[in-house]
Amino acid sequence: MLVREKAEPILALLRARGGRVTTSRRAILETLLGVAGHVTAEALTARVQAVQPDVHESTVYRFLDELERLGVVDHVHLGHGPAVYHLAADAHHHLVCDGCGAVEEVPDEVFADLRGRLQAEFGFALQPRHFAVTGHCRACAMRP
Amino acid sequence: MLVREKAEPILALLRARGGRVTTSRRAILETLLGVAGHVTAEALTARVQAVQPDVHESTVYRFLDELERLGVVDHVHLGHGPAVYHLAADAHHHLVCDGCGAVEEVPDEVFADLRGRLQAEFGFALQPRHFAVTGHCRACAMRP
DNA sequence: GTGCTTGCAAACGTTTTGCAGACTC
DNA sequence: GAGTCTGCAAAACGTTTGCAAGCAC
Repeated sequence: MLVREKAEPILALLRARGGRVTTSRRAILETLLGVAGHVTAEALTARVQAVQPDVHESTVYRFLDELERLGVVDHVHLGHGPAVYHLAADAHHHLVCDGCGAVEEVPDEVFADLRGRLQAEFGFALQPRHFAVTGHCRACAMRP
Repeated sequence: MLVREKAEPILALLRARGGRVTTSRRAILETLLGVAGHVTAEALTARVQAVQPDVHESTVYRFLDELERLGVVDHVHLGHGPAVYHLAADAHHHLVCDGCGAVEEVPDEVFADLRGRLQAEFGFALQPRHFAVTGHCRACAMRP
């Protein structure tokens, strides 16, 4: 299984930092690697519990935190609901529609000019983390 | 007082929409108009209560909601804490430092290119509302 | 008088925490 | 064996809601 292979180097990194590899953690990580795009902590917990019913939501939160510290995942606030988590390697930004809540992913490259400008004018290093851009999608812009 | 003058047209708009003008609402609005920049609902409540101790936080939330519907204020999520409210007329964006939490305001104009590009490529109409940009400020970028 | 608005208290949804036992290394 | 991680329950946080009384119009 591809997911299992992808998990190994991450678990190795975790161990190298003094962390422990448990069955819960393995299940959480492999589930996360198998998810395309975003998941909320709640949705991820549900998926993990389909395999290991005793894994608690707080364990998922704690391990996602750890994975974030390791630089493996990021979490993003898309709006008023729960945060979503995604692999850090999959760097992208989010267009969130104020009208219908639709989320569109856009490549990091779209923000290259803005990044350069913020760096030059404000000394600010733009990071893909936590970044959500709101506005109105094509459909919602039509109905005023 | 300047604040009282600025409040009148807003209260008139409120009345025109079928809303009622109460002492609580007047106090909340005048306090908000007297605040430069952002306030959290909690901070605004505290300031209002300095004048009218019986105004409850839930009343502040409800009225801020109403003001938002009237287009007078916007609220922005800067990070993990509470949302901040500001006058809609004062349109700007926020650079939030992931390291130290510092917030810098930048004029809307900085995002003009991005706006054009998102419109052209994605049909997405960028709005200043809810918009927070994270990264690292000059100081935090130095210490790696 | 109609019906919007209020204070209060209690609930909400998401996330964090304190604990004692279980587990990895 | 030392120290990390777990499930559980309970708290924390910011915000919303249901209610009966109060007030603006």
